Amino acid sequence: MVVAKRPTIYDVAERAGVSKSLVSLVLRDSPRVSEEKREAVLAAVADLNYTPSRLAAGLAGTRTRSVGVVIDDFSNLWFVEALAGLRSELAAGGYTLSVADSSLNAHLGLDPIEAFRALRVDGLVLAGEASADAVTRSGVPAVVLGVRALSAELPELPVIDSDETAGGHLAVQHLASLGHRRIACVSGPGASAGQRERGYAEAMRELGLEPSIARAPDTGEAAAREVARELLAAGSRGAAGRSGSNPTAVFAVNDPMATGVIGAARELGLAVPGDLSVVGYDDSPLAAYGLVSLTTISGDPRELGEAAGRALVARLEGDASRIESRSFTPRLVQRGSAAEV
Amino acid sequence: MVVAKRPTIYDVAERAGVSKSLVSLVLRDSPRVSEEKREAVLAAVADLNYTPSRLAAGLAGTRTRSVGVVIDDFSNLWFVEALAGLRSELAAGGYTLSVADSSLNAHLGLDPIEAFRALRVDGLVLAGEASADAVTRSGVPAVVLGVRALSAELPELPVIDSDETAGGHLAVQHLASLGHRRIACVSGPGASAGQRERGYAEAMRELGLEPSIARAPDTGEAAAREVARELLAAGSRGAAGRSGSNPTAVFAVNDPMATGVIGAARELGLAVPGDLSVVGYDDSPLAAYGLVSLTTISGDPRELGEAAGRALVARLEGDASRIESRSFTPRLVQRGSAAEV
DNA sequence: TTGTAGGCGTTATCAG
DNA sequence: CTGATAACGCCTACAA
Repeated sequence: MVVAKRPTIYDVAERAGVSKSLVSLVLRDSPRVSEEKREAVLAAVADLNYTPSRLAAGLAGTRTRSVGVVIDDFSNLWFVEALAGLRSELAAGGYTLSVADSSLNAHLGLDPIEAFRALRVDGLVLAGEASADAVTRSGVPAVVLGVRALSAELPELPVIDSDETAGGHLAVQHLASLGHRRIACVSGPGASAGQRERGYAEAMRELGLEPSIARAPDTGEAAAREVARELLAAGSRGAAGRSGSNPTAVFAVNDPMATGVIGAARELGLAVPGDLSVVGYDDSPLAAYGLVSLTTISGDPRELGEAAGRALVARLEGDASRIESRSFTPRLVQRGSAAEV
Repeated sequence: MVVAKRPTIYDVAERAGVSKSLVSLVLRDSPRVSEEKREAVLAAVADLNYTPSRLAAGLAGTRTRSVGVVIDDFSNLWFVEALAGLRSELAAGGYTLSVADSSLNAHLGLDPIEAFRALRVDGLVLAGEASADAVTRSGVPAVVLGVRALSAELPELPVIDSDETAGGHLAVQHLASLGHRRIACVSGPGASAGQRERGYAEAMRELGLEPSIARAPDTGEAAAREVARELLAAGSRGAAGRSGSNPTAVFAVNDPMATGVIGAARELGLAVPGDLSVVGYDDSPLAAYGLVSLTTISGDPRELGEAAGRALVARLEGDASRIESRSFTPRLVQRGSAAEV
C-alpha cells in the first residue's frame, strides 16, 4: 500500500472534474448544485477515501459547529441520560459535541473551559462545576444544565433544571397520603441533596409535621446505611422493640441512599414496606431491581438535556431573543417500597 | 466591553515585545528561552486572555496530540473507569482525548471513526463496536481495549483486555471450594457473557461436574430474575420443596444479573447464601451494597485503561517496536453472597 | 536566541 | 455554477 498524502479538496475537485468551490458546496450540501455534479463529487470522495478536515474548516470558517459539555461525574447515570438528550438535539441542529469531565480534568490541572476555548467551540453546556470566571472570560454562549450552584455565580445564563424542591414535596405528600406522620429524611452534602431536603422540610411543615433530618457524611449507600441504622434503632429496646417515636417512613435524597436505608431496616429485622416505607430519588436502574423495588422520584434527565440542547441551538442560530430558563417538575414513580402505614 | 477580535500569537508577540516564533516556543515550553522573555510572554498571554487555537496548531503542525476513544455504552461503569485510566496515561503523554459513544452515534448515522478522522486524531482506542473497515481505511494507529470481538476482525491491532474466561473459572473454583457441586450459570447474549460462560463450562468439566447454563434474552436484572425463577423452582413441589436436582449455587455473568438471581431466590423463600450461593461479575458499586453484598469477580478496568493508554502513547511516540497485546487476570472479591453448602 | 517565509486545508467573497 | 484569491492562526524550517 502506498503511503499517499491525505487527499485534499483539490484532489477531489480534480478527480471529479469540477472546481474546488463546487466540492465545498456539495460537502455542505448546498441546494444549488446539479444532481449530476453532486454525484460526481461524491463518487470522487468515496474513491479517494477523503474526509474533510474539521481543523481547516474551523479555522477558515466563522464557526466550528461544535459545542463543549462540562460534566461532573461520568459515573452518574443522570449525566449520561442528559447527554443523550443533548446530543440528539444538537445533532439535529448540525452540531457536534465534545465532553469534558470537570472533576477528572481538574485533577489533571486542566480547565475544561479553557480546553474548549482552544477548540473554538461555538457554545457551552455547563452540567458540572466550572470556573464562572473562565466561562465569562471565554465569551462563549452557554447554558447551565441542572447545576443550580453555578447559576448563582452566573445569573445571566439561562438555566434548565429539574425542580428538586418540588421533588422533595412530592415524596412527602405521597408518604403522608399513605397515612405516615413520622417521616424522616436521610440526606447528605451537596446542592442537589440540599434542594431535595428543603422540599422535604417545607412539605412537612405545611402538613403540620415535624421534620427530622439525618445527614450522612457523603451521598453513598454505605453512609446512608450507617445513619439509618442509628435512626431506626433509636429508642428501641432490643431488636424487636421500637419506640413510638421511630419513623414509619423515610425519604432518602437518592436511590443508593434509599437502598442503604432498606439494607439497614432489614438488618434490624424491619420489613419494607411492612414496617417501614422508603422513597428514593432519581429512578436509577437500581430502583427497578426486584430486590429493591424502590418507589422513587424521577426527574427525566433526558428531557432536560433535550431542552438545554434546543435552547443552545436557538441561541447559536442567531435567535437574538433571550433564552428562557426552564424548570421541569419531577414525578413520582411508584414501586414496592412504600405502603400504607 | 469592546468586542475585540480574538487575540492571536501576533498580538501576544507584539505586546510582549518579542517575535511570534518565540511565543510559539514558550507555549510549547521549549527549554531554549530565557527566563526573562518567557515571563514577558506569559504576562502578555494573561493580559490578552489569549488561548492558542488547537485548530490552527493542528493544521500547521505534524500532529494534533489528540486521540479518539470509541465507547459502546456510557452508562456502563466499566467504560467510565477504563476511561479514567486511559485519560491519566494519555495526559501524561501530552495527549488530549475525545470520546464517542458508538451506539449513540450509530443511531444518528455518523460513524465515530470518520468523525475522529475529520478531527485528525493521532491515535484511536477502540473500546466499543466499530467498523473494522473504517478503522483500517483511516490508517490511524489504534489499540483495542476490552472488546474481543473487534480484535478478531482486526488481528493486526494490539489488544488490552481482561481474561474473562479465567474469570469464569475463578467463580466456579470458588464455589466448588465451598463444597458446591450443582452450580448453574445464568448468562446472556454478547461476547463478554460468552467468554465468562465458557470459563464456567470449562471449569465445571475440569472438576467433573455437569455444566448447566440458563441464557436470558438480555443481560439485565429483570431478564435474569425471570430465568432464575424457573431455574430455582424447577422440580420443586410447592414453595418449600426443592428437588435434589436444583442448583445450590449460581454464577451470573454480571452483577445486575446476579442481583436478579438473588431477587428470584428471595421470592421463592430461599435464603442467600444459606440456601443458595451466588457469584456475580464486575464488582460494580452495587455489589458492595448492604442489601446485596455480592461476592463477585473484578477485572479492574482502570488498570486496563492505563495499560492501553501507555501502549498507545509508546506507539505514537515513535517507538517502532510492536506493541504487545496484554491480557489481565481478574480476581475474586469475597462478600456475603456465597457460603459453604 | 530571534526573525522571515512558506504552507497546512478550508471557507468566503466576487467577478465571471 | 466556476475560478481566483485572500484570509484563518499557527508550525517548521532556515537564516540572521
